[in-house]
Amino acid sequence: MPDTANSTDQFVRRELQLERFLPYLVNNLADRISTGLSRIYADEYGLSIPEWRVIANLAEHGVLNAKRIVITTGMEKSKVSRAVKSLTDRSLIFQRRTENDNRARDLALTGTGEALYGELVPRALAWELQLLECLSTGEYRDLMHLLGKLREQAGRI
Amino acid sequence: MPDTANSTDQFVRRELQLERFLPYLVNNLADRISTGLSRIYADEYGLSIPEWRVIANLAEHGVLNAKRIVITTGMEKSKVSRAVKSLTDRSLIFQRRTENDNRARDLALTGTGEALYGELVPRALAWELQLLECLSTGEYRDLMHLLGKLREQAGRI
DNA sequence: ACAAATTAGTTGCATAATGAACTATCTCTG
DNA sequence: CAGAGATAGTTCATTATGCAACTAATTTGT
Repeated sequence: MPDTANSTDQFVRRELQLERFLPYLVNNLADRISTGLSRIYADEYGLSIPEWRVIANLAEHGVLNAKRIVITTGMEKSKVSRAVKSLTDRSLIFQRRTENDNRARDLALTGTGEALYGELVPRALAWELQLLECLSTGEYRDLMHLLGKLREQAGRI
Repeated sequence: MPDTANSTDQFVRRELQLERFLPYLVNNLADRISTGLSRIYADEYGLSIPEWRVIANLAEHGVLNAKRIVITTGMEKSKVSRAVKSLTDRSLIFQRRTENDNRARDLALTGTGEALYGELVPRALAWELQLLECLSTGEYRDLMHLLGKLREQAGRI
């Protein structure tokens, strides 16, 4: 319960400063980051954010169905559905029957998909590193910690 | 230059973990925050994010023209233009001639706009405070500091 | 002073995001 | 085992976005 946020001492401030308003700051940062990173995966590889996320999840966790991707990423299921369709059409992932359930399908990267992922990862990490260059090791640790806490709290509200 | 990011010791990691990938984390958090806050300004007041931002800027800085809002918020000028049109149509802001420049127009909140803002602010701040409840005063200070640094760096890249 | 370049803001268009409604399959309960 | 409800995934209709092209007004350089 920070008293320095938009509050003074123990009294909540009645004014709002956009430059100190967390939702604004986080949104703004997310925007800049998306725009920057999209120069890699969108411009050079023709991937949308949802597509990239589906690929990253499959690369990281192996075989998954769409529902699981929805749960772990928090994306809309329609978003995932479209991404899956598009990636399948481009043969970056493939689908196969799930045992005991004909509604769902198992998804996995194809060879091409894995190759693309293998190309993309170092570039994405390099970009992230460039961004993180402005932080010390300690600051980075703090950041991860804070983001984790906020994410959890935002999920609760 | 943190060595704990997606790197180990001084060597950059070759794998990517989405859960530790800053762009993913920030985007995800921004998403959750937007969704939560929009329950206030969208559902209850019928405002879009751009509209809300225009209002907040005018409330904070008084008379502004669209260009200035574009600069200070980093929004697309078409986004601002549309928000301004919609807010004018709803009589939440008004436009008047700018002295010495017939291209631009000065924008300001109407009484209704100010009233709406006055209603909205306490609720927005209350929501922010709920989110910040998970942080100590020190953590909040750190967060603001880190977000500032990252924002600047993201602008450079 | 006047053509060229800038600037403020708008609009058109193609693409993307969103949420609700829908299909098909599966599970649970009596 | 039938029917109600839940679940996986798709699609439709509406709205939002981003970019570039455009208008109109202003500034600059010569």
